[in-house]
Amino acid sequence: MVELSLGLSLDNIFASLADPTRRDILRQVAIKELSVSDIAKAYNLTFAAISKHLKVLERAKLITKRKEGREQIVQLAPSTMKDATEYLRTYEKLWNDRFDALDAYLKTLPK
Amino acid sequence: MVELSLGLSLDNIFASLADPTRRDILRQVAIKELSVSDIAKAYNLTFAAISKHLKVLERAKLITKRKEGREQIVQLAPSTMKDATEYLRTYEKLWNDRFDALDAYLKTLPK
DNA sequence: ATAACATTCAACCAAATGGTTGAACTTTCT
DNA sequence: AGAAAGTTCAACCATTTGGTTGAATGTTAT
Repeated sequence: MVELSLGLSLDNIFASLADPTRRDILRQVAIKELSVSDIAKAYNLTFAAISKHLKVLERAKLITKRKEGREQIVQLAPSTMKDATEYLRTYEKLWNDRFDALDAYLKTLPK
Repeated sequence: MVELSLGLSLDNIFASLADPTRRDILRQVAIKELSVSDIAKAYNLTFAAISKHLKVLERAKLITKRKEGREQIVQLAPSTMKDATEYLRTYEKLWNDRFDALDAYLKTLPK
């Protein structure tokens, strides 16, 4: 388990993002805070299944929950996703170098 | 399984990135092409385990292999990682909006 | 031909994942 | 107080994952 500064782990972040339901939940709460049942309504899954998905997202610190009366309100934790982007960005230069090399090579080929 | 344009799936890409060994393999081959045994030497794992990791990366189209004599040379497939970055970038605006909102709120607080 | 090297395949195992159902708990409404 | 709403917990199940070992395959060197 590779850990980042604040106890964040890329393992957990990417594992969370590997599931389409969870990506979609993130998309939803990125637009607007929602209660657990708001979220559950949108999917053909049991309440418990959604609850589990949220726990995965919470462990990865991609969302936070706060209690409001009998409801749990889910909201995006934007800083964590930034870490994932930053990780990928680190490699961008290398990818771009590869593309440039390919490009240069192609130019050496006979027309 | 959510599919992107070229048969790429974010499911597979992110699942691949969720493992530290695989992230490290990507890091290595991003710098320089390596044979399977070059890679295996760097980890305290059996050859077969590495072979499996490579199959996961191949399925996600993050690497490609080509045969050279009795060796398999592993090389980065940069375009796929770009898709993952692009996905995360899509949400960046939303995250930034959240940060801006928080920032504005903090300014309303008494000093 | 035979040995050595590079890699994969098959069978197995333990742990994790994504789902279910049903009971339990807390908060609100009447 | 009792019912309903919102959510979680526990137990279970099937599948996937990350690892192992040992045999099998293809390639190169002697």
